[in-house]
Amino acid sequence: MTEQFFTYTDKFVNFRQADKELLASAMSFRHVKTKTDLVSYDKRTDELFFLLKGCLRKYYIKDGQQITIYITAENSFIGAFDSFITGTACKEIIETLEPSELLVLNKKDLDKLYKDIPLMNEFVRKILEQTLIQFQQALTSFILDSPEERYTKLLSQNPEILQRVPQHMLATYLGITATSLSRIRKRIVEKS
Amino acid sequence: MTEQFFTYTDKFVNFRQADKELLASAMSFRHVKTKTDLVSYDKRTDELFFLLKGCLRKYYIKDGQQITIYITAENSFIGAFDSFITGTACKEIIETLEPSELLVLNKKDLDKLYKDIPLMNEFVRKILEQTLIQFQQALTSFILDSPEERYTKLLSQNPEILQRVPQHMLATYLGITATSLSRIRKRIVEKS
DNA sequence: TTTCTTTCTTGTCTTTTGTAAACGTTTTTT
DNA sequence: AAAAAACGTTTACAAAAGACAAGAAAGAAA
Repeated sequence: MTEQFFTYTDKFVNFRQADKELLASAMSFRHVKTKTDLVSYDKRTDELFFLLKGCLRKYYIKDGQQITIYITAENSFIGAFDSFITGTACKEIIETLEPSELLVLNKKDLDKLYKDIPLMNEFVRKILEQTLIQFQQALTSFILDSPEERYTKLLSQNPEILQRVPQHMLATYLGITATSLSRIRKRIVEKS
Repeated sequence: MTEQFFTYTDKFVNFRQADKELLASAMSFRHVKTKTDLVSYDKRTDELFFLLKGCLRKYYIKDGQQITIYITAENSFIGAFDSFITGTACKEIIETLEPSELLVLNKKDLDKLYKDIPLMNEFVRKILEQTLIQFQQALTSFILDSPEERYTKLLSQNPEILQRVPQHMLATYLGITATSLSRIRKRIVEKS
């Protein structure tokens, strides 16, 4: 169960066995079914999640509409970082899109790990560096690319996700309406 | 000169005097005039910049057009993180918009600081956390808000920058054309 | 299976944006 | 001071996206 997690950590730093045991005992396993909220609107969250299996999305509600801003699958951390770090109530919702298996890390436990494991800061620093690069690319794509280009990029870079997530969620994730995505797809088919 | 930098670092961690001296000696001061490229297209970069004074932007070239993707002023780190971290050639350009004063940190020197200063990983981790929150907010704004809303948000959150940066650069930064921004501004004036 | 819900597509109409070019103004350079 | 470059706005037209509603298709639940 935690082997999968340490396959992930090994890409960043070489934790010693004692470190891994500390880490493993700090994280708790959680099995949740589809459509479960991991983080709720207007509440504080003190949990980070490592997704072992399944699929999650993060979304906002704007004018009564659900707008998906992030989608992720296996082997990644997710959380409402803003609320987690600053302690403020969070405006986003994180929910499962499939039955999912998670490792949950509590903020207090994380703070303890920073003290007890010397490599912990370096580990998180490296994860954040990777995450930042990804966010930078996503942000750049919004400025640089048209919705159609963003869709075709998603198609080529992450084809798997298209089978796991309903199109209307992908649409808002791309910054457009479901109607518009449907038309873009039609346009692409007609071209080929 | 470095006092200003340590006023910044103090917000994150309490470096000891010896640490600060190591840091100070690793960073070099650079004075550059307007329109100087700090990072160039298709070249690798091994430098990070802390902006003491002035204003910078990061931009891409798409279809011969300059598209600004980031603008920042005093007291922040900037760099082509992607190229800096992964060692690949970078597709963006960073240039000064005003005569600027910088502290420059080299990748090799940074790696040395990670070894010599125990708090260094924690310091960078905390900066990255803040940066990630900012990027997340920017990205969310692109998905959630209309160009007009993004402009009015920028207006209220960072009015100073409007006086320092030409409007056509702000336009692309907002993901729209200069023409469109001009129309949005007109629309806003007519409303009030 | 049958029903119910969710998802996807299509049509019409309106609004917004992009493109390209022109024009006046301001700023910078020589 | 004169010339050149950069900047901001406007116009006309084309392309794309949003809103809204209707209906088909697919999937889940009873």
